[in-house]
Amino acid sequence: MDIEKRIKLSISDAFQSLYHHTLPEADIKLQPTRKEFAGSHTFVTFSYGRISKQNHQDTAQAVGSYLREHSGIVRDFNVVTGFLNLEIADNTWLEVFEHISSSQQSALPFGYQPDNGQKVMVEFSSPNTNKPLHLGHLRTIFLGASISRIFSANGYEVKKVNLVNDRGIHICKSMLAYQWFGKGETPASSGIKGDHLVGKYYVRFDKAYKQEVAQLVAEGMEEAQAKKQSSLMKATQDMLQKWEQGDPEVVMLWKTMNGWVYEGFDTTYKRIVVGFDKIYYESNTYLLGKSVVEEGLDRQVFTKRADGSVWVDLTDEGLDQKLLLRSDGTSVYMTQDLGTVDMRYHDFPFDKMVYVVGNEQDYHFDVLFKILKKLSRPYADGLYHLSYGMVDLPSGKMKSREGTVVDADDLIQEVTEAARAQTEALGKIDGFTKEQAEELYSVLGTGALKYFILKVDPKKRMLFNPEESVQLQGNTAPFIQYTYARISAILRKANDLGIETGGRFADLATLQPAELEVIRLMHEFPQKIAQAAEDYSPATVAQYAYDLAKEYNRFYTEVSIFSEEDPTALAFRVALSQAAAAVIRSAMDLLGIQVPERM
RNA sequence: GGUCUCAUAGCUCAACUGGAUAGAGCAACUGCCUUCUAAGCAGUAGGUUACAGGUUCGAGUCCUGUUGGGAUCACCA
Repeated sequence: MDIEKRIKLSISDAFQSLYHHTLPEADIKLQPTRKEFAGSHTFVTFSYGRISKQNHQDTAQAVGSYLREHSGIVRDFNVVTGFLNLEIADNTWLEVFEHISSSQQSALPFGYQPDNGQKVMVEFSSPNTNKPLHLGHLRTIFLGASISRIFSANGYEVKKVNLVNDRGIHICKSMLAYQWFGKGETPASSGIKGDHLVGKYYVRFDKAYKQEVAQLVAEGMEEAQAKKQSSLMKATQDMLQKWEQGDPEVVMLWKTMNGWVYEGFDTTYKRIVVGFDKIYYESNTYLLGKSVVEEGLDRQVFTKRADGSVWVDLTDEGLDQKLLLRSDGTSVYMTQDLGTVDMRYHDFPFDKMVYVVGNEQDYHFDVLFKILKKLSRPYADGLYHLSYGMVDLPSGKMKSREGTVVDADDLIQEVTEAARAQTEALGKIDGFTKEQAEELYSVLGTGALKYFILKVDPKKRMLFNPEESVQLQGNTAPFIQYTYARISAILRKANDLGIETGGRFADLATLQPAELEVIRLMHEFPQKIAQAAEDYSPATVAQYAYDLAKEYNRFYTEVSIFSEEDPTALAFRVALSQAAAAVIRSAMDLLGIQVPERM
C-alpha cells in the first residue's frame, strides 16, 4: 500500500478515535511539506476546528501524536500553526524504494497503469499540402505525440491520427503556379525537398497574383474588382472546379504534387521521431457530413431557411446561429468535422477524442461539441479540444505571407548544429564513430527543441526565442540527458565491478537527505503521470523530469558511491542510481525525447 | 462593440488546483575539477504577483471593476 493511503487511513482512524467523527479517507487532502520544515507530507487542519472543538494547533498536535503512536510509518511530526508536518520513517521509504527498484523487472514500467479497456483517439499535426511544416506545427505535433504516450501510460489504447488538408483553393494556387512557371521541375531535378518545392510555388503564386492586381489597379481598376478579375485567380477557381469534377489532368497534377509533399513531411516526421496510426485526407472527408445535416433536419435539431441554407440555433447555449450547409448545397468546415467525427467513431469506437488544435479555434470546437450533444451522439461527452496557445517570436507574430515563419526543417537543422558545436567544443565524443556522433547530435538537438516547447503549459501562449531553444544548460533536455548519461557511466562501472543491486535495503543504517529526496521524488512519478493526463499537460512531466534530474545531481555531488565502504550502502546507491535512470528515461519517453548512454 | 483568454524577478517559465517566508533557468557576481562525466554542484543579488476593491482563518489562485496584450464573432479552412 502506498504511503499516502496509509497516512490518510490513519488520519481517518485518528478522527474516529479522538473526536468520534467519521472522516472519509477520500476527503482528506495531503500536500508536500515545504523544504524549510522537517517532514515530507503535510496535513492542513484549519478546517477541522468545528469537528475537534479545538484550535488548529491543538488539533494538529493531537492528530500528530495519534499518527506517531498508531500509524506505524510516521516517525515524528511538527506543528506550525495549523500545518501538521509528518516525517516518514526511513525504513518505510526504503520499502517504497525496493518496490520501485524491483518493478524494473516487470513488463510494465514503474508508474504506468495496466490496460483500462478505454480507447482514446488523438488528432494532431493537421498540415496543409501547399507548404512545409513550420514552428506552429511543431507545437501541435510535440503535444499530440506526447499526450498520446501519456494516455497510453495511463492504460488507454491510443490511436494517433492526422487530418491532412489536401484540397481546396489554396492547394490549387500552388498547382497553378507550378503549371505556369514550373517548367517540369521536380524534387529530384532540383534537389529541393518535396514540401519545400511545392511551398516555393505557393509563394510564387502569391507574388504573381499581387503583381497582377497591382497592374490592374494601376490601369484604373478598383482593388476589389481587380482581385476578382485576376486571370490567375480565375484560372485557380477554374482548376478547383475541374478537380471537383475529376478532370484527369488536374487530378494527376494534384496527386503528383501532394506526393512530393508527403515525402517531404515523412522526412520531417522521421527527423523528430513521430508517427501516426492513421492519416485522414480531407479530399475523402469533405463531402461527409451532408447526411448528418439530413439527420439533423429530420430530428428538427437543424432548420432550413427559404434560400435552402441549413442552420443550427445555439442561442439557448449562449452562442449564435451557425451555418451548416450553404444555399448552393455545398458544405462548410463545420459540416466536414461533423461527418469526420462520425466516421472516426465508426473506425475506432473511442471513449475519448482529443483534438490538438490551436486556441484560435476555441469557438469552432465549442460549437462542434454542442451540435454533437444536440444530436445525442454517444461519444459527445468524451470530446476534448486540447487548445494550445500561439507561438510568438521575439520579432512578433508569425505570418506565413510576410515570411516571418520559422521553418521546421531549418529549425531542426539549427538545433542539431548547435548540439554538434557544443559537443565538439567540450571534446566529449572520443571513441564515437561518425554515425554515433551524428545520432547523438540529433538526439540532443531535437530533444532540446521538444523540451523547450513542451515544458510550457500548453494552454498558454509562448515565446519562442531561437537562441534560448538551442541552449543546452539549465532547464533543458540536454541537462536531463546529461544526468542520464552520467548515471549510465556509473552503472557500467558497477557492472564491471560485479555489484548486485537486487538485494534488500530496509535495514540500511541511515539515509542521506539527498538519497531520501530522490526516493521521495521517484515515489511521486505515478501521480504525475495521472495528473498529466487529467490536465492534458506534458508540461507536468517535463517539470518533473527536470526536478528529478536536479535532485539526482545534488545526490551525485554530495554522496560518493564507489568510495563507500559498507557494501550494502554501496549497492543501495547503485540501485538508487539505476532506478533514477529508469524513471528519468520513462519521463523523457513520455515527452518523446530519447536519452543517450554517453554524451 | 459582444464573447473568450492572458498579465508573476531584467528575460523565459513554475507554484501540487484556496495554504506556510511566491520557486527554477537564462543573464550578472562568488566559490568548487589530482577524486563516479564541471552540459554539473553550492552560494549572492533580483518581487507591492498590472491596478483598485471584495469574499475568509488564509488569495498569485475565487468574485467585481479598471488598464493593457491576444484570439474569435465568414455562405474561408
